Amino acid sequence: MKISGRPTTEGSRGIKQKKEKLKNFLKEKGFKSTRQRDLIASEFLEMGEHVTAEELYREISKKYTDIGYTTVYRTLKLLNQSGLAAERVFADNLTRYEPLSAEDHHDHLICMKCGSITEFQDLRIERLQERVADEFGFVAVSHKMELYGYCRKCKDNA
Amino acid sequence: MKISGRPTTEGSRGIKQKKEKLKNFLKEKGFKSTRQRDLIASEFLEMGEHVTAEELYREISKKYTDIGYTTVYRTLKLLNQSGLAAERVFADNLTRYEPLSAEDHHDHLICMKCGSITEFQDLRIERLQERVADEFGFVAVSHKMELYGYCRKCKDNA
DNA sequence: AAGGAAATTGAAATTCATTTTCAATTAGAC
DNA sequence: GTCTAATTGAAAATGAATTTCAATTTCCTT
Ligand SMILES: [Mn+2]
Ligand SMILES: [Mn+2]
Ligand SMILES: [Zn+2]
Ligand SMILES: [Zn+2]
Repeated sequence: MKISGRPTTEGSRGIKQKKEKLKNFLKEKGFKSTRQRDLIASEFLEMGEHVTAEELYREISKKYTDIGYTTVYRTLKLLNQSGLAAERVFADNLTRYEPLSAEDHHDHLICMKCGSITEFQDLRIERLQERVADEFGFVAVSHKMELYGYCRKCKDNA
Repeated sequence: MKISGRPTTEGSRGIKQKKEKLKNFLKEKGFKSTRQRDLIASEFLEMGEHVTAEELYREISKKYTDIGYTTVYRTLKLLNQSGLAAERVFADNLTRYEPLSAEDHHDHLICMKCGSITEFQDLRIERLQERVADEFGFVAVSHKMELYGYCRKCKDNA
């Protein structure tokens, strides 16, 4: 097991690379690069993890009053399609997005009191999952694994 | 790993026991036993696995035209509270219910083509999950693990 | 066996995130 | 610059989940 030591805000190097990747994706697909998409992608990549469209929209609205909710929503879908963002739905049934690099896969520990989200990666579990699938003749494409409970802070003063 | 060899329809013995348990639960909580709750519980326990409120309602409507959707919905919530049903939300974001015995825990393989759901139980994975939680000082209360992909039937003629 | 308080029911209305619609605007190829 | 197709943002639509409310039913008390 390994902590996904991801920095809360990515270095601006990583962001630039990713915005480049987005541009390529758009061009490939015959989509257009727009001021809105650029600003939304920047804000998203800077904000970091597990944000809802609504949260990202509110943040962006502070700086740019002319960007609509719908465009934020649609841009997150695009970021997801391009592989730059992962879509996650936890127990509260809200769709959240987080920046994602090509290789990086991880799962989540979710605190039922404070809502904090911790990421982890465990290769042994991943291997066992693959074996379970095999035994059923099942070809696994993706999985979802979330542990719900109380984080270090919350379990004490619960 | 072990297949959860659960029969599609429970023996009527198990159903009677469970309906007894529901009655006790209702009495404990100061709730009332009604014709509707009784019929909905029976139908649910007979139908078996992973049904939505809508599906269960449609089935019940065939026999009893006077039972409303709302009551089905509310009764499923009650069955969940009483521990007789588990609430599940898979990738399609619909809330499903399945009969559940106290001890029985399992996770799911979900076919992205035909929608079939296979149940499995893997103690090695469960133990590793507990270890992951421990390493983060996290107290795990429950978890969700779903493998998405293609079942034996679908992977071939995909 | 009534009586009556409290819970339940079912239809309809509401909520709320998400998704679609559409007329006006914009990007970018030529 | 011109033109076409894509994009935008406000508003409307969607759809499952939940709440409301008046009528009905349960079941505890007499
Ligand atoms: Mn994450
Ligand atoms: Mn199941
Ligand atoms: Zn916490
Ligand atoms: Zn299948």
